[in-house]
Amino acid sequence: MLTAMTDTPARLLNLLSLLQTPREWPGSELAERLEVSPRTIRRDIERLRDLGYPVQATMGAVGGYRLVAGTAMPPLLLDDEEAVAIAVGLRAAAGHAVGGIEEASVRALAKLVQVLPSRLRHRVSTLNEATVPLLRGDGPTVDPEDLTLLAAAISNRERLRFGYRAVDGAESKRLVEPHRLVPAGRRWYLVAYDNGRDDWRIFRVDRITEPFATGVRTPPRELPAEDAAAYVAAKFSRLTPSFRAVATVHAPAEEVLRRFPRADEVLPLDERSCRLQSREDSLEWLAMRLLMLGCEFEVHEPPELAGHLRALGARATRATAGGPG
Amino acid sequence: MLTAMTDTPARLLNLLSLLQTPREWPGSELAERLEVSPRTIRRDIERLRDLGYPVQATMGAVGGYRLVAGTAMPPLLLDDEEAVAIAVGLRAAAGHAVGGIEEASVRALAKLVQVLPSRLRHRVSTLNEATVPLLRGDGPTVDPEDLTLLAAAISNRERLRFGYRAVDGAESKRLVEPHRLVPAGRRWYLVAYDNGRDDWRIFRVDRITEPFATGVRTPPRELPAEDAAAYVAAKFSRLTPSFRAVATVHAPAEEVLRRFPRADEVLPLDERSCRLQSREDSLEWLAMRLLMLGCEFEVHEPPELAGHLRALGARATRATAGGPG
DNA sequence: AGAACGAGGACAGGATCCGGCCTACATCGC
DNA sequence: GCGATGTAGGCCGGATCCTGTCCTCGTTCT
Repeated sequence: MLTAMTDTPARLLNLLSLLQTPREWPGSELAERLEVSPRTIRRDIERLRDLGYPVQATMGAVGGYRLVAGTAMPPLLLDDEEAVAIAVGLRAAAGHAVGGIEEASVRALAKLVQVLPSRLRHRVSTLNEATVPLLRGDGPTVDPEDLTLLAAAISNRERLRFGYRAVDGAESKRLVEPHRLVPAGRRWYLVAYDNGRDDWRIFRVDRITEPFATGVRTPPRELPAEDAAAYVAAKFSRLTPSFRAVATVHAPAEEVLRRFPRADEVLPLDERSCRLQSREDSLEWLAMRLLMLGCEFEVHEPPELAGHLRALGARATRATAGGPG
Repeated sequence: MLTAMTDTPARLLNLLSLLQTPREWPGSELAERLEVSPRTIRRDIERLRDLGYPVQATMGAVGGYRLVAGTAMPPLLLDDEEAVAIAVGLRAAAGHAVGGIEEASVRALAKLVQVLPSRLRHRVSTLNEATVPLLRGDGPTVDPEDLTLLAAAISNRERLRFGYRAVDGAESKRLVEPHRLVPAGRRWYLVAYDNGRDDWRIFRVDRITEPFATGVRTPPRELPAEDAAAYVAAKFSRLTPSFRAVATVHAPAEEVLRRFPRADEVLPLDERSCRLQSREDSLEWLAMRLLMLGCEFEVHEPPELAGHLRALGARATRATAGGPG
């Protein structure tokens, strides 16, 4: 990693890095690598333990040290490839809907890209371009890059400048104090105090263009609501277009539940079929997911979903018409 | 984070953690938090810089310190939620095919789970269960949990015990010295020295059951090949079922390339259409991806792909037949 | 112009760190 | 059971480094 190791703190950091490898290190080997006496290694290990890092030692002839799970996260020391892998994985996780950790994903990503060396940064962006295409049923997708910028601005309490495209298409320039990011389904909302309007506003992140952190720090401002998520929910619960789909699926309920973990309801009808209720903000996306189940199903509601499926079916059939068959 | 801060190395670690927050810290505030004089803080900052961590300072009245991108990855200090988010994201990235960083993903994941506190561990597994279902066109999927176990055993040089289900369905018990994990398409292979057979073997990870690290460490063994990936490629190039698909897509070549970054070839035919050649190990999966393009296309080869598409189209049409329309 | 902040030199006293030596204990292979 | 090899940790002397308190200087914002 780093060059010479004449410094105690540097050595401790390095030791932590070595111990993080999922292998076991004999003290003598550590001493050699860090160029200190074995006695010093023992003292360093003791120090790490005092600091709360759970260094486990296996006694005996083939013993050694290793870092095990403790009560707190130790600092992760990653090599280049691992850092890139994490950045790419996080970007994917932050963009798509995953459980309820979207916001934490974005925070972690912001933390990582802040310190990511530039030579790795362009590797990440290259890989990201190769990663996006899989899903995204339709509609505007949020750019994880923007998300991390917003997240960084929030925790840095920096004022933010961006262009905003309203629902009617009108463009406007905004200067805001960002307060919180709120994920909702496959959408993201930014809760911020709009310095131009002198009031709190909610912005859909996919409508934000060219966000730019001004670098100007502002004192924290109190949101007139208990929770940013609640604030967004109260304002937007009726505005988000959302469809309730109902379908009968000819597969065991548990199988369907495994593939639709966020379904509103999966009612078993009999051993081999069930009724599925799901809510998605994109019908195309929903149609695709039903088709991906790989089993027979019938759509009951809404009629638009049936329309989408018919279109998909027709397209698939057309695609084979000109073939050599 | 940690309690008292009377120790220099501990203070430096803590300082690094504070600086990692994407906000800016005035020296005075750091001095207060770490309970040392501002002069010492300045000295600590200087040390971090000597160690290679690029601490940036903004001069002037509202100045402060922050950690920026440098040439090496600093140790990442994550809070609980961020750690969980990374674990979940990595698991997803390791399971699906992402660029060429599958192996690094697994390594990073192994590193992380090794030190992940147990209270977070079960949160991760809960979230993982809700994450899997999206894609997986067909066929057996590799369990990322197994992958991390194998990766850990490899870097720890620990002997491994597992059950293996051969192609013909025969079950066998194996005791091996794991050497390397090789991702190939959406499959994973384990290159290992089989202690029972006294020879090198290649195992498909999705056929491995109940892997178990024995804890017995073995000296490294030399693979009779230059590279594990090459070794696998040489043995398996003809065994992996792989189809070359050819289709005409009515969309600009660049658009298609964006969604099929791993396509063998995308030849523009005219402004609005192109010829796509792609190789996938699952025709169902390929059919789905073509359909997800959201534009018209015609399949030329292979006939089986056309068959799959016809089946999909028929299923989609049937799904709408019983509806209220 | 003044305030707030980072950068850094000089210095003296004291804390810390290191290596070497010792003993005690656990584990594995023979 | 014995020896080899590993961790665990006490003690000590000497070298090193670290800290707080001065100080000055350059930068930036108000």
